[in-house]
Amino acid sequence: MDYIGLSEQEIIRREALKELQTLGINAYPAAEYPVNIFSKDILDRFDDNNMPEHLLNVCLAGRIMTRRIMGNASFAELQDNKGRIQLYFRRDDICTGEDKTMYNTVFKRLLDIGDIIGVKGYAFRTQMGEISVHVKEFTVLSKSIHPLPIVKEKDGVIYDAFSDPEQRYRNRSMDLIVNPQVKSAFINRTRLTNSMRSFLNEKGYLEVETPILQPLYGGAAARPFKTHHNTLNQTLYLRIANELYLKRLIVGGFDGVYEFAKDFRNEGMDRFHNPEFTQMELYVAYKDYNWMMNLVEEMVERISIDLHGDTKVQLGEKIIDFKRPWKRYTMYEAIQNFTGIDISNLSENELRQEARNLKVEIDDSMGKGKIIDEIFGAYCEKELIQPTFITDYPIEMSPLAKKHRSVDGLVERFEAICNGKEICNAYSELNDPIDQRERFEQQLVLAKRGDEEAMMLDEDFLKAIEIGMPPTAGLGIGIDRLTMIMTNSASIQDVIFFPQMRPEKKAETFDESVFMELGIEEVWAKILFKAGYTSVKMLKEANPGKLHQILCGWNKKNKLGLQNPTPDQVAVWINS
RNA sequence: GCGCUCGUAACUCAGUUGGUAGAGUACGAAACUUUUAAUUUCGGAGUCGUGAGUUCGAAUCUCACCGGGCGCACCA
Repeated sequence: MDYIGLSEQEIIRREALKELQTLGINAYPAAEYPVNIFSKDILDRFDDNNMPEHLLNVCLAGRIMTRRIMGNASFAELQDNKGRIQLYFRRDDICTGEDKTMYNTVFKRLLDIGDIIGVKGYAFRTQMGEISVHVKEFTVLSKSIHPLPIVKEKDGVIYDAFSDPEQRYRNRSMDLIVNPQVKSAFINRTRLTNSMRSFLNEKGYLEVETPILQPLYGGAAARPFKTHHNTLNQTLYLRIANELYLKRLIVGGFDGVYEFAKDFRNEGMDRFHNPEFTQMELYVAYKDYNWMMNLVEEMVERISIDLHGDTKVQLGEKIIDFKRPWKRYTMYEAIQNFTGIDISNLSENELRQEARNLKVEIDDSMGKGKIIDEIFGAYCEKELIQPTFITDYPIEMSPLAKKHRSVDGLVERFEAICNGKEICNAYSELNDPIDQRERFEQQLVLAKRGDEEAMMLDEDFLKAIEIGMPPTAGLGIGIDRLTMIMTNSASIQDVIFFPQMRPEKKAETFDESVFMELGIEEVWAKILFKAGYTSVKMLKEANPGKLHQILCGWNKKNKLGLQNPTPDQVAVWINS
């Protein structure tokens, strides 16, 4: 076995693995292990007065998380899918005959924190009062040769938590093992989508799947990821939204469709943005945006109750209350409320002046809608902590939304803002094909001016709504954002299992083959690299005597047990 | 992309005006048959992110680079 580059603890564990093998123990057995209970079930069902029969013969499996060895008796904590339970091992129970190897050697010396074992025994309560399993027999199910971070806890206080975000995100498996609150946030993410899904299914809407690889990207304003299909010899984009496909299904006669969609946007990353993220989009025929607002309130309130049993959710220092009805502002009302300025009757020039007075950064390319949006973003959005609907947006920013039924220049659109961030976006969908074509054409003008996020004209989509799309309400709700709020998470990385990270750069291009080409054995070539000789040039300049010493030192220090090279040999390498 | 900040043992962290790299846990050896952050004794463990520079001497000061976090910009 090649131990170069391993830490002391990793070497010790590999040695333990070898020793298990020489004892005839397969550390990675193939057979099913007949688990009949989880840790939590034992703790829940334990009854001192009336012990359930099945707790007298339990079989469970999991990971060893702590060990307290006291001579011929030991305690360990076993962590399984549902929690932890203390195990009690006694030498003479594990080893009923004369041979005490299973306890003295296998359990005490060759097992480690992190190993996965199965145990059979019975539930009991210790003198200290802790419900435990008295182990009669254990089986090694998987030897861990990589040490886990050690997290200790007493009276609810966590000591030495594994907390470095970089390590946690790069090594999520480890994070999930040692940080139970991380696991619980992800369980809540799934409970959230389950709750939303059953809400929508109960209403009779159909969950569907639409293309992720799209020849034209649309449905939102964002820069896409671009890829290529070889057989078709065609550019394809990863979707930035699925809106245009779901609407085609509405045209096709499905009156309610939804999709939990992974979308991809090639833009900045921060604690609210990951390049791939999840949106739930829903389209319901014959409804409008007022109806959709009611649905969003009802759905999110229900999710909160399903997850927390309450409409109130703790988020950092704040309490968010999802109880219906939520506050509703038109965008103009919101701006008036937070700036004191009524912009509803201003001309573009007057608006521009007000924006300057408010010190909102604007430039000449911005139209009226964009300026209003900038003012809203600067003065209103971050103030909206409790869930709030903002309605009636300027038409320029919303090429897929229907014109407002009574106010010129606006569309029937709303967003829900919560904790200063958008959590959903919805419209009365534009179903007038002539209007829709004109709006796309306006987008093309923007694109020609260099707006990278202007929408493309999607002829197939237009053809579909030309057939006739019923009046429809549409919704996109950010699942990651909503999960952050519902799980009290400060970063999107805490609700996505494997957030995007920059690749770790290797320390150097580790390639010992250049030394092997000089006739140096592979092991020694690797050691040369580890010792800092990373090029043939460095090797050529080395002092043969010193290098010989270094290599022999490595061998001894790391207990590699290799035959040391002779000084002559080393000199030959250097001079070859 | 910009600004601030961080990177030391497997994990969490100290490390003073620049002077032989430390602690707790973990790991190894020993004791201990109901402990629970077990305890007691002893021991080993490090490319101080990487590379240059200043210096007799750098974990420490300077610069560049790599990676992370936070903020800004971008992302309606």
